[in-house]
Amino acid sequence: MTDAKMLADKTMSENKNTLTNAVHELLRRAIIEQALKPGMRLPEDTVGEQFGVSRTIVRHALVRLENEGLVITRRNRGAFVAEPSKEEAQHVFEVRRCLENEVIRLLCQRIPDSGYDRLEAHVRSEENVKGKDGPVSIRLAGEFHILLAELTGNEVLARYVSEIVLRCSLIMSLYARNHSSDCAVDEHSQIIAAIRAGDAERAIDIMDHHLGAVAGRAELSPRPDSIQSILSHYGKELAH
Amino acid sequence: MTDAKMLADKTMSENKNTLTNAVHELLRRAIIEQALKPGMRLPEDTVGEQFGVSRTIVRHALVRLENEGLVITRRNRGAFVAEPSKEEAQHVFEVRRCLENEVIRLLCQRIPDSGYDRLEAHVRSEENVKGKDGPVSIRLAGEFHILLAELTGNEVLARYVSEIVLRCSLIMSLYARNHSSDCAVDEHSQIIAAIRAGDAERAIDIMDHHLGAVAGRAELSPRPDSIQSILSHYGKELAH
DNA sequence: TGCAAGCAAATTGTATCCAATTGACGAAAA
DNA sequence: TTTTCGTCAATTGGATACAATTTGCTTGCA
Repeated sequence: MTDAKMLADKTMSENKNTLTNAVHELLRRAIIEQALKPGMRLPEDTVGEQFGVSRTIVRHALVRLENEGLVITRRNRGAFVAEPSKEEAQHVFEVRRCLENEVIRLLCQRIPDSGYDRLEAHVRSEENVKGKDGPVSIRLAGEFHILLAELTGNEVLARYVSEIVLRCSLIMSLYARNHSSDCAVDEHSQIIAAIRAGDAERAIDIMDHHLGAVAGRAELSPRPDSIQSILSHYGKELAH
Repeated sequence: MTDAKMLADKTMSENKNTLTNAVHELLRRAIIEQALKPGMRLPEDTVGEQFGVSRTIVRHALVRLENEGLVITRRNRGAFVAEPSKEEAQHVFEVRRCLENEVIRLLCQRIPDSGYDRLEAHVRSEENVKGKDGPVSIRLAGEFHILLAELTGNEVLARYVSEIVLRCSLIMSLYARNHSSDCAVDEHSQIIAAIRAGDAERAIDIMDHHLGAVAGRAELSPRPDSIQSILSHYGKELAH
């Protein structure tokens, strides 16, 4: 109730559609940070009364989340947190690599003055939570890539990268063994260095390797601790 | 009224959310085919009573269209058919080239058996309307690229390409001088040939050139006959 | 005549209400 | 015991009603 209203007030100035946006944002974060686990149901009125808004609002937010691939809806059945199949996961990673390579290519051509500062600041904040395994680090890792995309100045590209990175975060939470990959933070620094050197070739190589490693971790079997997501996988078959 | 209901029945079997989907599809086509011109207002209840559905449905459809970049909404002001600026247009084309190059790369690796048949059938249908300048040819030209993306089997990629091609269609309708570009159809054939030869390098070159030509036509000044879109550009500044 | 304040019309933002569909449970028959 | 059919609860699909905000116009005043 107050949650949504407060976030609404905060985002009101910079955005619009306050309540819908607020719920949308709230749900998205909850999904990425695994508060809402893949396969979990999202009944409209439950979510609505949780946030103190009407179903109408939740409904709109769910429509958006479905467009973003973070939830799926089944007719007259409701919305669920998406459980990307391994095939879909691979597709997502394929597109991600394609888009991020373009990001790198563009950044090597031109990067705003404040770019390096912002990137390095972000890496520092990543290092601060390096020890802790968990949702925060996975979110920050994603935001690094989103920041890269935003620095290109191409808003369309940035929006797609943002979307696809979020989907990757969801996928990682399903399949990856450990998100707290110290190497990832290190690789982020390497990427910055390569861009700074203007060496597009090498930067893309690093990014490819970086994403490959990320995708590689996702190639493994589902995480041992997310029993329910495994069960819901089977359940998806049983319950039609 | 009957329009939406009929299309709803048609798409009901293969999709879900019948009415919303129907209105969404209807509006999208109307925009691409320039029945609804850029800058035009889309009041919820007007559209709703036109199709015989309630504002709720229209609203959902508009939310989706906004996500797709085909309409923009301003708080308490309503929805408008998007009028991409030239800068945004360039961004869109940039992303499009990136994605379509990936499509080509994938198709050169693997293409389903029925692929060539479907592509050639499409080119034939393009040739059928070659003479006529107008919305149909612009739509078909876009659908060729969407078909290419679908043949990759990567649904995520196909969805993004589809979205971006539609935006390009809108952009072309705003800026391009003549859509009936005989060369385009010819280049489509060349692309098929290059893929068939498995020559990824050459196929990408052709595609690059093809998209470059498309983007080039869009680089020109707004079409002379779309006075209102020019005025609305200025109006965008005047009306706050 | 020009500007400002205020009022009215229109349109969106949100909530609530009714109908339709689905899934589950249970009972009855094979 | 198993399978099938029917009823019921739960949840979404869609429409309508109400509130809030914006816009444009009118009116009054300098």
